[in-house]
Amino acid sequence: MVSPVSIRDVATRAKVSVGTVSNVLNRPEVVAPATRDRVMGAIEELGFVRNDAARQLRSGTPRAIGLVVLDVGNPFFTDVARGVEDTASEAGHAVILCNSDESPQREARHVELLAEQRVHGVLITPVETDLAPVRRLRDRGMSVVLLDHPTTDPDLCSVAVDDRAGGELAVTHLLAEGYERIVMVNGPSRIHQARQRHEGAVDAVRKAGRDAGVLEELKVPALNVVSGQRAGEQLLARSTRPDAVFCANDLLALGVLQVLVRAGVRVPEDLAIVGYDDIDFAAAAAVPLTSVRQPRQLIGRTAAELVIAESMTPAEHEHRHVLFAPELVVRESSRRVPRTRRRTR
Amino acid sequence: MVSPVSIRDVATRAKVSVGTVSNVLNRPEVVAPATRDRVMGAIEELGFVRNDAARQLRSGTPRAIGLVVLDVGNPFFTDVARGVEDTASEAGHAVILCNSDESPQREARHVELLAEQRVHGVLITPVETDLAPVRRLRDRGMSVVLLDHPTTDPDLCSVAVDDRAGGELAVTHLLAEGYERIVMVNGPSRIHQARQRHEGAVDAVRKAGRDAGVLEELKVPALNVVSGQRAGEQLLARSTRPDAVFCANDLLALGVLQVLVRAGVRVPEDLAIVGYDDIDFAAAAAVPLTSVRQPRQLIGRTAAELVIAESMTPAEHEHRHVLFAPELVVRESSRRVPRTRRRTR
DNA sequence: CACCTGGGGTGAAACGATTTAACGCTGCCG
DNA sequence: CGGCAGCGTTAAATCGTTTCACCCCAGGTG
Repeated sequence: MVSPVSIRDVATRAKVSVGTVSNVLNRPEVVAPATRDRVMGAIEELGFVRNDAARQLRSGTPRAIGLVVLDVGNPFFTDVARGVEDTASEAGHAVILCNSDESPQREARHVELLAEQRVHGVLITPVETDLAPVRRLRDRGMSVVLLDHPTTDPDLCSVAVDDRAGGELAVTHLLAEGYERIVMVNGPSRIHQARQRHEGAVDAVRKAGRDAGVLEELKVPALNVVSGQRAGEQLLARSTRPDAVFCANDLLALGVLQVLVRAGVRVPEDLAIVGYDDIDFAAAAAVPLTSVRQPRQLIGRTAAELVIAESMTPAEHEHRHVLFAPELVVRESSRRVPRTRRRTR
Repeated sequence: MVSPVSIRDVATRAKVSVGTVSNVLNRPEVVAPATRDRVMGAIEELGFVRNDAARQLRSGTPRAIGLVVLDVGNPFFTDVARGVEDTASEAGHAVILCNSDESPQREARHVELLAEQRVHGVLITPVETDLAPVRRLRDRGMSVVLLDHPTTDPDLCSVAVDDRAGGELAVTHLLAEGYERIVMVNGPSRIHQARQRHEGAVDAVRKAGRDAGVLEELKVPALNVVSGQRAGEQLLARSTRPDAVFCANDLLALGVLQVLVRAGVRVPEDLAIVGYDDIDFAAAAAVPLTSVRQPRQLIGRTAAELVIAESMTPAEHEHRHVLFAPELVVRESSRRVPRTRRRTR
C-alpha cells in the first residue's frame, strides 16, 4: 500500500550507490552534474518520495511542530493557527493541530501523541494554570512555547497578550461611558485568561474610585456561543438587569447578544456589551461589537518563529517572554447614545 | 535534545530483552505479570516515550492522517476539522492540518509534505477541479478521501453534500417568497462547489418556469468576508439593485450583509440574503441569516472513518461515495415580511 | 524414562534513510 | 614514470522498534 520505492531502488535504477542518491537529495552541490541529472531522472521515473520516518530516525531532526489549542471552533485560535501554519510551512515544517477542548484529559492524550511523534516543539495553550504537565514535556527534551499564557518561567518561551490590561481597558471604557451595573460573563477560573481578564476588570473599578459592587462576575462553564446564550437567558430572567455586560471572549458576547436582541432588549440603550478577541465576526454581529483586539496572527507567527529558532540552536537559545498589548475597538454595542436615537426593534 | 532514552535502556534497567519490552508495549497479555510490572516500572522511572518514527519505519503503519482544507479561517472547515479530529484521536491518530488557501501551489507543497510523512491517508478538498494531483497521491499508495467534492472516480472515496441541490433549495425558496431579481455572489468557477451551487440555482429558475434573466452571477475572487464586502459595495453602487442575493457561502453573505446594513439598506425588506453552510455565526448575524445547512462535523467524522477503515483493510476496501443532503434553514434575512409597504407584485 | 507441549522469554534481522571513513580515478607535477 | 591532491563515489554503521524463529524449562503423558 505504502509507496514501495526506496532510495535503494533509485540507486539501482540510476546505477549509483544509495549514498550518492542521498547526496543528490541533501547536498546536490557535491555531486557531478551528469550523475545528478541521472539520479533526478530516476527519482522522477520511479515516483520516489523520501520516507520522513527513516530520515528522522537517523538524523534526529523532526519536521513537524505541534499546536494544542483550547478550542478550534473559536476563530481566535483559528487565526493564531493560521499564523503558525504560515510560518511553519515557510520553514518546511508540518503542523499537527490538536484540540484540547478545555479538557485536561484530552490535552494529556494529545501531548503524549506529540511526544511520540518527536515533534520539533509544541505550541500550547495550557488548559490548567498548573504548568506541571507542560514542564514534563520540557523535561523530555522538547521545546515548548506557551501560547496566550504569560509566564516568567525561565525554562519556557511564551507569547501572550496582556489580559489583565485588556480587562482593564474594557471596564474602564464602560465606566467612562457611564455604565454603572456591570456584569462580567466569565469562564471557569481554571482558565488563566479568564482570571486575568477579571482581575483587570477589578483593577479598572478600583482605579476609577468606584465601589467594588458595580462589578459582578457571572461564571459559565465554557467560553463558547452556547454558554453565552445560557448567560443571556439568565440575565433576561433577572428582576433587575445590569446596564452593561463584559464578556471574557467574543463567542460569549455573541451568544449573549443574540439572546438579548431576540428578546427585544436594545443594545446599547438598555444594555451595553463588550467582548474580547475582536474576531472578524464581532464587527459583523447584529450590533457591531466593541471588543478588545489581540494581534492573533502575529501571536501565531511569533510563537512558531520562537519554537523553530529554539530547535535550530538549542544551546545558545535564550527563552523569551513576548507580551503584546491589547487594544480596545469601540463599536456600536457600547456607545452611550443620545436619548433621541431611532429605535430599530 | 530529544529524549535519549530508548527501548534498550528500558530493557537493561528491567533486566529483560528489548523484545520483551516491545511485547509489554504492544501485547501486554503475552508477558507474565511480574515481568510486566518490572518493565512498566522501568518505563516510568526512565520517562521513556516510544519513538513513533522508528515504529513506523519498522511496522509500516503510520499514525497520522492529513487534512488539507481550502481555508482554515472558514468556520465550515473548522467544524469539519473538528469532526475529523474527534474520530482520529479516538483511533489514536494525529491530524496534520494544512491550509491550501485556495492556492494550487500551497496545496502541492502540503501534499508533498504529507507524502513524505507517509500519513495514513489524506482528506482533501481539492483546489482545482482537475483531480490529477490527487490521483498521483493515490498512485503513491496513499488512501485519499475527497472532502466536500463529489466524484464518481472508483479509485477514491468521497464525502460531500449535494451542492447542486443546495443551490436549488436556496433559489427556489427566494422565488417562492416572491423575489424577482436575484444576484448570486459566487466564487471563482475554478472551485467546484461554486460551480455546482450555481448550476443548482439555474435549475431552480428553470424548474420554476421563470426567465433565465431573473438570476445573475457576480463572481468574486475568494469565498471570504472581505470578498463579500467588496461585492456588497458593488451592489450598492448600482443604479438598479437586485431584490435578493444568494451567496455561495456564509462568509460572503456576512460581508455583503454588513456593508448593506451599514448603508441603511433594509434586510429583507429592500433586499433578501441567503447564505450557504449555516455556520454558527449565521444565526447571530446583524439580521439572522437564512442559509443552506450542511452536516459539517458529520462530514468530517465520516471522512475520517473512511480513511481509517481503508487503511485497516486496504485489500477488500471498496471505495464509497457518500453524499449528504443539504437542508434549508429559513431565518429573518429572506422572509417576505407581511404586507406592509412593499409587496409590488 | 523419553517425549511432547506450551508458556515465557531471547536475540538478531529487518525497516529506509543519513553519515562517514575509505576507496578509486583522473590529471598534474616533479 | 611515480606520487599525490582533489574529487566523486561506495560500503558500512547507525538510529529505535517490531517481528520471528528459536531456546529453556516445568509439567503432563504413555
